[in-house]
Parts: sequence; structure tokens; C-alpha cells
Amino acid sequence: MTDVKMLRMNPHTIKVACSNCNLRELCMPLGLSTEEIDRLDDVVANRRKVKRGTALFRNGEKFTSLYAIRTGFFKTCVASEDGRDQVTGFQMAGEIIGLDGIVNDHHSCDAVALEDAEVCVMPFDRIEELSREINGLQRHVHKIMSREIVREHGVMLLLGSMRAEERLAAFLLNLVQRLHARGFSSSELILRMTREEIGSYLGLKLETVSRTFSKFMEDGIIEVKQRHVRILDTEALARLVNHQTECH
Amino acid sequence: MTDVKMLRMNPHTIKVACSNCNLRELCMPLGLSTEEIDRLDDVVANRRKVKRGTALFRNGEKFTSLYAIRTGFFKTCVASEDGRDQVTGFQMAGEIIGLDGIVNDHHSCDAVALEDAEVCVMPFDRIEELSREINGLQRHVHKIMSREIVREHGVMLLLGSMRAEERLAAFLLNLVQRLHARGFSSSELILRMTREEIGSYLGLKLETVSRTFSKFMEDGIIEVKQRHVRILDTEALARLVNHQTECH
DNA sequence: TTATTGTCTTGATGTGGGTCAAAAGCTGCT
DNA sequence: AGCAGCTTTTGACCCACATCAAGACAATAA
Repeated sequence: MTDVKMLRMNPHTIKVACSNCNLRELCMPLGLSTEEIDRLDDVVANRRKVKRGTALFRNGEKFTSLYAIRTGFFKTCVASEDGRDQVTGFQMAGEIIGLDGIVNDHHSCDAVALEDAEVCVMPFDRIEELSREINGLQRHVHKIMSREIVREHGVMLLLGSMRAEERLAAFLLNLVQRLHARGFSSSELILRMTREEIGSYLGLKLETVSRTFSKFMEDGIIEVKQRHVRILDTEALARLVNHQTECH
Repeated sequence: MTDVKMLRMNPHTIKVACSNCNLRELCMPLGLSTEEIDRLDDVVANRRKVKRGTALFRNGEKFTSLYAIRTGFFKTCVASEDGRDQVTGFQMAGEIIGLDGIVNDHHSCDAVALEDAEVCVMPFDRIEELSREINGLQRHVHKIMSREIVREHGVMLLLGSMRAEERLAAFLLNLVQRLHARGFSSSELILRMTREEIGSYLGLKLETVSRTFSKFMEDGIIEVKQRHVRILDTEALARLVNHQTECH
């Protein structure tokens, strides 16, 4: 038996329930009846652990399920024929990954854990089945996909029209805001990704990311020490993003 | 009565049917029963004409419907607080626009016609209703949204890691391929957008777009005369995109 | 402890594409 | 036809970021 088969058949899985999950409000619809919430548990087939540095799924693999992140941190990236690759997003607890696989029944990007992680496996045919019966779930699935489309519009704006400082400022504000929504500090964070991964996401080289961090530190906007970042002046970051230049 | 209200109440609409629409295979699912196809006609509330240069919808407007393009050509664009804007896509006959509005019940981008256009208005609550009953439609809606997510991944790769020539080559190949799928030439096309709009989409300035066109012409890869483009060497364009540099 | 490897910072230098400017070509209007 | 306003092209110059290179720092293993 191949290693791959072993992995598929013995995927460190645990049977669990949404009904008592503290992340439910992040990844599942609100306002369901208790009966509907019980039925949601049928959607989550099991959980799966993903070790740091390994892939939850890879480009080309058959698509079967969406994944709700329970713990840990992921990056998704696409690659072009000639080997360049581009980080398309960083995902944290409560967020859903795998949507890219729906259109062609195969994934078109890699999802790699940046720290040991655990995900809820939600077979997509079960989701479709149940969302025919629970309007709130149907609506929720649509919203999640639309949200991803809108998020990507924002990244396109960033990549297409912002300069390095603006990109990094936008990146930091976005990260800290999402962490804050999960109960973490709104001024302090640990980066789970390397400078190179940040650079890939932002369309910059790692040296530029590093230099821009240093620049922000000189300007007293943040403190950075390796992966630990403390935001001292959120307003200044926001001003950078909105390009409130001091001219006239 | 305000102009806006006038517009809403008198939107140049015509009642029509999918069942005999020659674009159905592009915007609607395949393999439905005749009974199901008849019911699809209920989804399309009416058609709406959009004059060149005017918006089908704008950022901030209430979201009610998706739109299937019947004729004409659109651009979608997002704007940042400080007025910069970014073209996020160009859409042609058979493609669906409006997906951005689902998540917040309001549109988050503008859709502007680049030539006189006509769209089928599909109220989203009707789509949701019917897709609970017709599995093929449900699946189709999911695929359309997933396709858009994957398309945007491609744009992120382009914006994040390609150089000007590669971007323009990728853009041309993509356009001509989509046009070819609609029965047009695979080597000749009319650009419906300005150099500035191309530049915005590709994260370049209009001068760079113009220079790159000229460069391609010097190299004998294409012929350009204003908005008319003839592709002489598709292979060369493809090689550019895949960065097959001549260095070993 | 030291070696090893991956990550990060910083400096020196180069360049792709941005910016500014001018002119030519198109389109539409009167 | 003639004018006005876009759009496009092209040239000259510049700068933000890439590239190349060296060294510092951190984490892990021997």
C-alpha cells in the first residue's frame, strides 16, 4: 500500500459536532432552529489534523469536501506552469477553504498548514443536499463564496494599485482585525508566515517586506521582532492605506 | 420623482425566455429536463438594456439580482476610499455578473457597459428558491461562483508575479480564447476597453500598455491598430506567459 | 556546546515601469 | 467642414522596488 493511500485511509480523524462548537458562529449560519443545528452535525463528517508544513489538499487533487478551520493557520497558493507561485490567502480559525475545487471537481490550489492545525471535513455533496432543505445554510454557502470573491477584489486592488508600504499596512490591519474578531489583541500579533510568504501574497520580494517593516519601526508605527508584531499607531497604518498623503 | 426612481421603474425591460436562448449553454446548466428548462424561464424576470458608458449597478446599491449578459461587454471595478480604482474583470456574453453583492446584500463594485448591452435580470431569491428544487441549477450556481474565485486566483498570480509583457500576453490570450468559445476568430479581436482600462486591470499604466503593444508589433507577434488586434503568433504569446525565457 | 539550516536584516547597485510632456489620431458635435 | 475632447503613441527622465551579496539571528539537532 502506498503512503498516499495510507494517508487517505488513516487520516487522524475524530468524530465531532458543530452543535457545541465555539466557532460555529464563524463558519456556520446564525439563527437556525435547534433541530437544524442538529442536522448540521451530519454535514461535518469528521475532523482531520494537519501538521505544520503539510498540505490539506494540493492542486490537481480530487475535490470532495470543504474544510472549516478549527485551529491553526493556513496559506493557499497557486502556481503557474513555469514554477512561480503566488500565495492567494492566509486563513485562520472559523474560515472555510476548498471553494476553488467546486468548479472543476479538482482543487486548483494548495492549502498548506503554517502551524499544526485541525479542520472539520465537510463533504460537499452533503452540504449541497442539506442546503436544499435548510434555507439558512443555502444562503450561508452563497455568502461565503461571495465573501471570498469580494476579498479577492480587495487583493486585486492592493496588487494593482498600491505601493509597498500601503500593501504591508493593509495586510497588517486586515490580519489584526480578523484576529481581534476571534478574541485576540487588536494591537499585537504573531506572524505565522515567513517574510517570503508575506511578499508572495503582497506581490513584493522578501527583502522589500523586511525593509518596509524596518521603516515602520523607525517611524514608530509598529514594533517588530522576528514574527512578533506590536502595532503602536493603528491610525497611521490606516492613513497609509488610504493614501492620505501630506501633500497640500 | 427623482431620476433614479424613474430609472428603476422604467428600465427598458422586455419579457423573454431562456428556453429558446442561444446563450443558454453558456450561462445555464446543461442536461436539464424540458420541464426544468421551462421552469428556468421563471428565474429570468426580464431583460434590461444598458447603454455604453452607463452602469448596470454601482458600489453601494442594493443587491437584488444576478445578471446574465446577453449582448455587449462590461467591466467591473472596485474603488478604494481615496479614489484609486481597479478594474477587476471584463465580462462578455454568457457570463454572469453581480456575485459580489450576495455577501452584504449590497454591491461592492461597479459594473459598467463598455458597449451597448443587454442583460437578463435574475432575481437572486428566485434563483435560490429554484436551485433548492433543481439540483442541476444548484450545482451550476456553485460552479459559477467557484469559477469566479479561481479566475481571480489567476489574476492575483498575474498581478503578483508577472512582468508587463507577460501580463499583456496573458490578457490577450484569455480574451481571444473566450471570444473563440463564442464563435469569434481566435486570432482577431476588437478591444472594447481603453488602454487605461487594460492597464488598470493588469496593474500597469496606460503608457506601459501602449509601449508593450508596440513592442509586440515590432516583434511580429501581433498587429495592432487602435482597438483592432490581430494575433500573428499565438505560440509566442503563450511562451511569454509561461516565461519560457531562452536562457537554457 | 557546536554545527547546521532556515529566516531575517541591511547595504550597494541595477532596472522595469512610472511620470511628465508633447504631439498625433479618432470621434462626435455643431 | 471645423473644432473640442478623448485616446493613443512616443520620448526623456526618474524612482520604487528588485537583485545580488554578506552577515546576523533563531531554532533544531548532534
